[in-house]
Amino acid sequence: MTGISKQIAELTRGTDEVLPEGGLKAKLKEGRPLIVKAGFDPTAPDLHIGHTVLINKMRQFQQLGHEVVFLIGDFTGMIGDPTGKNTTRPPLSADEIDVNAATYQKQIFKILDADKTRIEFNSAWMGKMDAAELIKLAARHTVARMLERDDFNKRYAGGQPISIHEFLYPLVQGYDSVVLKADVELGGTDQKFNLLVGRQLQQAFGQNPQIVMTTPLLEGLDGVQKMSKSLGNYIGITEPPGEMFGKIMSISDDLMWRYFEVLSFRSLDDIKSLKESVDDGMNPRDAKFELGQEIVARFHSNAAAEAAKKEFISRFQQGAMPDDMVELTLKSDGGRLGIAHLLKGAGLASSTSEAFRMVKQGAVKIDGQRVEDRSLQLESGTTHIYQVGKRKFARVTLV
RNA sequence: GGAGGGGUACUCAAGCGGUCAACGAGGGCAGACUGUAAAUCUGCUGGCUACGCCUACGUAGGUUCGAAUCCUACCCCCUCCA
Repeated sequence: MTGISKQIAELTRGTDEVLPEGGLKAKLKEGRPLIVKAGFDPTAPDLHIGHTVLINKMRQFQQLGHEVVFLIGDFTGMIGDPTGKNTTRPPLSADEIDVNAATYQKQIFKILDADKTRIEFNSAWMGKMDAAELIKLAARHTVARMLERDDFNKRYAGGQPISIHEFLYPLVQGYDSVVLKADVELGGTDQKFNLLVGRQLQQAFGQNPQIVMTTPLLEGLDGVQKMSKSLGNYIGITEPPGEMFGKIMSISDDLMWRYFEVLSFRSLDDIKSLKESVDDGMNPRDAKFELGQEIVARFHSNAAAEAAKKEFISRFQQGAMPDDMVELTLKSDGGRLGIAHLLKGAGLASSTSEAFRMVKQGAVKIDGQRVEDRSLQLESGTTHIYQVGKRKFARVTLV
């Protein structure tokens, strides 16, 4: 095992907070594998790279020989995390949870070592808890402490409603730490309060409380709002290499450095020198290439990363058509087909109205030639490459 | 249980009898400029069998030549008092 101070340097990189300060050191000094817990809500099985900031951290612990517990909050999922929101979610069925959990595992094992990862469902213990026990658990915490939490506090002060069951969420999550005897719990910064409740409950149950480590929420591709699927500013970790690479390339330069910091496995020194090169005149685009390749390689392969980069260069720097575009055949309407219908049929426009709009705005090209006439008819028996905007292509044969 | 406020397009938010497919902002898309950046400028942003037609302003009816706008009932959300 490497030296403790070195471990700490590794483990705290990219984290937002480690509480209590110095607590991690004391735990590591015990010289045993620590139980490192991270909980996941089973409602959103499609992970994006923002989630991987946390998973990367789990991986680091794992590589240092600690026991990583991937906790699926199937029971808490029934409550719905009230953090930062005011909406309740519909409960998931057992089948849905199974499917989601399986998807989760498939995805996280691109980063974590499957053999070394312990997977738990909190319904295993929460499902058995009866009302009496739940009330006992609830007695371990006070309303005043719940109201210390910023979002509860604001809602309370502002006269906004807070449902009783929302108070149970942090309690249940904290109780998970008691059951697992967690030494460390990882979570996003928005989870800080919940994680701290875990400490408090562990103490109440006579355990040495866990260390709380929070990781920042990653900004989405827009660089402003947090990455989320619903905002559409995300990179899914199951996306094809070309998509992934392209999305990395489309982020702003400032955001690139942020991504390097929390997503790259490169050392901080390495990143620093790369940044110096850019300051000295290296094209930031080339630094972005490196980031893109690293990310694609992680979720696909080195070969895929190399191919994605080449593809990117040929398509966008040299203006070439993509090699592997969608090919399809469409049926004409009595020997011909209007451009709008063709674009819609090829999936390049979501409606004929949109297709007309695209033509009007000069976004449509056939074999590289801009289409000006929105009433253009295509003859059957022809094959052309149709393009809408910069990114959507299809080779369509009309029959 | 009582009193009041409100439900408008992806979101926020105008409109309160016709000229409203619905102001404005954000977002998104497209064009120019580029490094498929960012910033900026411009345009578009319900659908269709497209110079016209259809569907849309919580739901269902009604009054009108004509309603997102008026009336009735219902559903939902929020606040305050108990």
